Amino acid sequence: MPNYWLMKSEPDAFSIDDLEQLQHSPWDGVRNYQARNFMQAMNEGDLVFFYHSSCVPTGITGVAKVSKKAYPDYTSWDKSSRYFDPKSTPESPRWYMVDIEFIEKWSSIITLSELKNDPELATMLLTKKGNRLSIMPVTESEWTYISTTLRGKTK
DNA sequence: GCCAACGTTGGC
DNA sequence: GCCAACGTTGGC
Repeated sequence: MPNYWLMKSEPDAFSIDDLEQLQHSPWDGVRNYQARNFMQAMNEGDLVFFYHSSCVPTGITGVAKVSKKAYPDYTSWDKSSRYFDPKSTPESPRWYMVDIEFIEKWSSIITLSELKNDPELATMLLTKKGNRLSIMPVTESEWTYISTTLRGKTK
C-alpha cells in the first residue's frame, strides 16, 4: 500500500507542466526539517498531490509518484546553487530529496478555498491555520475523497 | 506588497 | 534552556 503526500511548489519555479515535460525530476531545495523528515519517510510508489502555491489560484493541480527514495540533496553543497547551505557536505549531508514522476495533470485545479470550505476535509493538515509546511502527509480517506469525489465534481 | 504565523539562530 | 531578533512561507 502506498502512502499519500502533498507537495507544494511555486509554479513560477517548478510547475506541474514542467514535471509533465520532464516526466521525472528531483525535488530539490527543501530546507525545512519537518518537510525533510517526511521525505525521508517516503517509499517508491507513494502518491503525491502536486500543489501550486503563491499563485492564483492556489490548489492541487495533479498527481505524481515517488520514483526514488530520499537521497542527499546535492544542491546543498553546490556554492552556485540558491539552495546552498554551508553546513551541509557530501560527507555529512543535512538535506535530502526524492525523485518524483509525473502521473497526471488535472483539467481543473482543486482550489485551496474549495478544500477549506469542505467539511469532509476539516481535519486536513493543509487547511489548518498557519500551516506553512511544504510537504505533508495526506490520509488515505483524504486522498480518496479529493481524487475521486471532488475530482468528479469539477470535471 | 502586506503581514500572520511560523522556524531558526545565537547571545546569555 | 530561554527567548529576542531575524528570516521565511504563503495566503490574501
